[in-house]
Amino acid sequence: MSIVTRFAPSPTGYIHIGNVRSAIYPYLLAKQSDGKMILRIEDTDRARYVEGATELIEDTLEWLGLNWDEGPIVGGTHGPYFQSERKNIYHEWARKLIAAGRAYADPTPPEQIEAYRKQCNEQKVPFLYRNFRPTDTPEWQPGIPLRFKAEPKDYDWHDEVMGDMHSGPEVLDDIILIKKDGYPTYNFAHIVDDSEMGVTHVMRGVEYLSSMPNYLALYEALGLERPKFVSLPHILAPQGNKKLGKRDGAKSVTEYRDDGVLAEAMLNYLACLGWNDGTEQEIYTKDELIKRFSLDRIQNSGARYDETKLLWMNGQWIRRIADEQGIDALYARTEGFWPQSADGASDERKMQVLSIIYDRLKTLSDLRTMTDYFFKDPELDLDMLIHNKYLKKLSESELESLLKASIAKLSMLSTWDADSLQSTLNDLLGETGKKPAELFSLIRLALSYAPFSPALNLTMEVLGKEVSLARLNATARAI
RNA sequence: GGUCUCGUAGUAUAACGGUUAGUACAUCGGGUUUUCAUCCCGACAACGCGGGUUCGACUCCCGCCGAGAUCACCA
Repeated sequence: MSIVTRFAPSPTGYIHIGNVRSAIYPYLLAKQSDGKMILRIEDTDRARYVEGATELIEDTLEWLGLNWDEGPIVGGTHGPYFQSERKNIYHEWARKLIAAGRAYADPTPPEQIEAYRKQCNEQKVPFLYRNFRPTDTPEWQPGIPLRFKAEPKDYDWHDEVMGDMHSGPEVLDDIILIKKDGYPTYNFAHIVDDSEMGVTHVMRGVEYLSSMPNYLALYEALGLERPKFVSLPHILAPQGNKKLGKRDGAKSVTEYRDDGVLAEAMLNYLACLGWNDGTEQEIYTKDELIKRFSLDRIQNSGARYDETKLLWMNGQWIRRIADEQGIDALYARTEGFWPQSADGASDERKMQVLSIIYDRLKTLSDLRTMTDYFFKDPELDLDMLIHNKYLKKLSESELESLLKASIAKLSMLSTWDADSLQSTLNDLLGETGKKPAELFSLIRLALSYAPFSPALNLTMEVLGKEVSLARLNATARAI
């Protein structure tokens, strides 16, 4: 039997890092066995529906490379894939339940239900609706909610992550199947859909674990076969012990894309948050994840989200792509991340800059702040020069003569490449008798006025002879 | 409150009865003739508590404590 998984978000907003994992794991599981992943949009709550949220979800999945085999856009043989379009299917199943005496229309007004609940709270007994089941129930018709008629009993089941589970009769209740607006509740709809769509592995957050007995009762009453259940532990917010949510500032997944995080790094980090293959490997490609993934190695406790590690991993991926696929492969990802000053620069030029700066990037957007001086002359900041840790011991006239000596020597250089520059720089060191920290800091700052930059010879090579000398002269004049 | 789940360094994790409890991020120190980073080397740092079982327990059992989830006409 081949594996069918699904990702079934409700279109209420963007997907954030706290909840993408329930898309990643189903994808990995399906792909590793040549199965399929279905995308189903659970839009039965019309009040919370957000226009455009479906597109946001699709965009996120596409960016991460989590391609679904059935669902919106791609279609499939089990559609429709929007629950709002499957109303008649739910109603059909609901009628079977009514016919079997396992569901009833509930005319009880909400205020009355609220009163029951309050009464139970005051008496400190658990509120179970089945204890207040109405005696005469009308025929089910639009405008009246439909409830399940629970039969209290024990249930045993296996959860692929949590292990063998058991529940007593006290947790079974008459849950609502169809709301008064005619739309099904999640509790009912997902069971019908998963079954109709042939889903073999139901993966979702642990928050659904406590509802499992009611779902099991429903599978039974509906005469449906149970799929395998996989409860995914929460991702915790950086602070506190709460599950990571939007109010903890959980950013949307695509926001990281806009901040220069690579999809590879994002997928890698998230997949390994709460899962490992038992080896000490840290960096995984998508294909490796697909190959190595296994349900039994999903952690059963919550994992805290650590952005620092994500960024570290992103740096690893930036270097990996450049080193393994070439600098042009990395360059292809950098569009939109360059400083404004690079607007008119050629691809060749930008790629040159990238090739000497990429090993300092944590995110692609670092390019914006780290490469400005390659594309336009920096503003002279003599204070930065004079107060520099290594230069503050030197007098201004010393700085000036040092600069002049450097200019004289460098301007004689006929081949302006990294190696020649390095040996010229070394000669200069000998002639002036200065420490590398002093001479090099001076030249580096005069060229860039940036807090940091690549190796001096590489910076000069990319800057070119003319620009380099002009900048040194500008500083020499200003001192 | 009822029911359920979880508990190894600051963080993510390895270990599946016998190890000086391993690795990575972070932090701190050092090296790679300037800076920042990469890379390399090193340091700091953990089995929640208490009982059992056992020759031996992070590992198995029980209790406690702590954390979380859930008790909607939301998903």
